[in-house]
Amino acid sequence: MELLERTHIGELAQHIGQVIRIRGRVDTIRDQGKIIFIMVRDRSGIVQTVAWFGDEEIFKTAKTLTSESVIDITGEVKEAKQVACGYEIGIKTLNIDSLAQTPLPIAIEAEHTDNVTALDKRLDYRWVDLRSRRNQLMMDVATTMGASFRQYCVDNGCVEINAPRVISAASESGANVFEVKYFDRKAYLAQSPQFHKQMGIASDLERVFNMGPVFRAEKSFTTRHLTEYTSFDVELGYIDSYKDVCKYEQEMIKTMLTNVKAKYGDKVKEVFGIDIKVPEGDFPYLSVAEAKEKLAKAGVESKDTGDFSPEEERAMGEIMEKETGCEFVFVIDYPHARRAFYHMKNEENPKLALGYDLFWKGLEITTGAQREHRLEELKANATERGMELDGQLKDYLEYFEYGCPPHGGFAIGTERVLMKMLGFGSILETTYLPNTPNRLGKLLSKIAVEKKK
RNA sequence: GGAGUGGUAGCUCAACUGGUUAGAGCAUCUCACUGUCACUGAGAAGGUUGCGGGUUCGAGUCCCGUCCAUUCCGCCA
Repeated sequence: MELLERTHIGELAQHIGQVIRIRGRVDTIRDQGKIIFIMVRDRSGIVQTVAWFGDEEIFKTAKTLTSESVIDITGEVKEAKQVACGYEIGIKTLNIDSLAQTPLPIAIEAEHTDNVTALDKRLDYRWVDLRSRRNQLMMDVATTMGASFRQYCVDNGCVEINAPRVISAASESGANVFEVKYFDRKAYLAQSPQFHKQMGIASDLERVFNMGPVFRAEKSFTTRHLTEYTSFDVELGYIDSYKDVCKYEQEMIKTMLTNVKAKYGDKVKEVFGIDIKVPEGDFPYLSVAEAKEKLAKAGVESKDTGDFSPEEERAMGEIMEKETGCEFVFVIDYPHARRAFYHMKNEENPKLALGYDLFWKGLEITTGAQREHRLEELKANATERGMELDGQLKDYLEYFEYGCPPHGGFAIGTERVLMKMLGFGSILETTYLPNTPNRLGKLLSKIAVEKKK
């Protein structure tokens, strides 16, 4: 018999009365003795299929099925008033593509279950874990988020670059880089595409963006840190102020949220219980000094006048949302000494940097700034911090020797954005296969061990 | 790097001041059931209580060591 083309389960309503073919996974089996109901799901939806004892071959095969097996069914889409969606599939052929072993090593997160497996174990079996409706939706939202950021940049005059991930010198402080062997010499995994995206400005690409992995060798045990994460970086030439950068990022985020809401808003509301809000108007600005005043008024303890503790960040998010109705806030006027040396100083008050952090619901999702493009000032900033101009910085400083436009940019931690958008408690959950100080390629080593047996 | 919490069945958790054979829900397996839809009913199987040592007549429980997980802080996106 000639095989039909596959129909996605979500489109079955348009095929009532027809014989179609579906391929997907066994969700639940309800065996009634002489009639078996098999719920089959694919990425587009779920449908009830029916096997009768009269169809001996089919019935025999159906009896051997296990939950989570992969099957291939042809059958007729029939109206059925007993079923919530109004139709079901009468099975005409049933093939098992892949039989799943039982029981499953973890519980797949679903409605009506309260024994959700611990995250650590779920990550060990991530390929099973990702089958849940919640995680499928998360992956869809993540895709739309990335595509929206990218498209916004393309639509606004940016060129996409792919800065090297393996580099010869540490791009930032130097303390938190992973060292790798590069033939017979040392190399490093990039902590940020910062220097190379600035090179794009010196190359007259005018506006550039870079989406890709960055690596941080920090033993951070929190719900918001990874050793490898995906950074969305933008650098804009010919700006007048770092506020041009803020505006650009603000519009980029609003566009992304609009797209996600249009495509998945209802589902996100249903599955995560979160109403995606697209902010109206501009995100508020708040100076560090003003923020500290507000925090003091609210009785939140502060140990540092130049930066915020996580507790302060959360409190600041709540205070600002109450005052302005906006979940986002640009925090500005940080002390220059506490920021990267390549941030431009504020001429009116050289102790302050022309940079910002963007917070969403109490979490830092971005650092941005106007960069120092004037070679002498840049050298002075570096020297001020005891950095060697002839050392690792030499290549970077050369970008400014043959003329470089004024510019500024920012970097977004995409997993953090996803975490806040969907209300996850940990960034590990929003990462396909998270790497942390304690978790590195565990999945792959597990497979290697099982093959040896 | 610092501080806290935890590790008991495939999964989620119980087990009082140390005391009989370490329990439950879900999942799994077997049987029954022709309309279920979180199917139902009956039954079964499933444990080196993370690992090593110690105290005790007796340790899941107390002590020491060790490994693992997790949360918070520091650092950052």
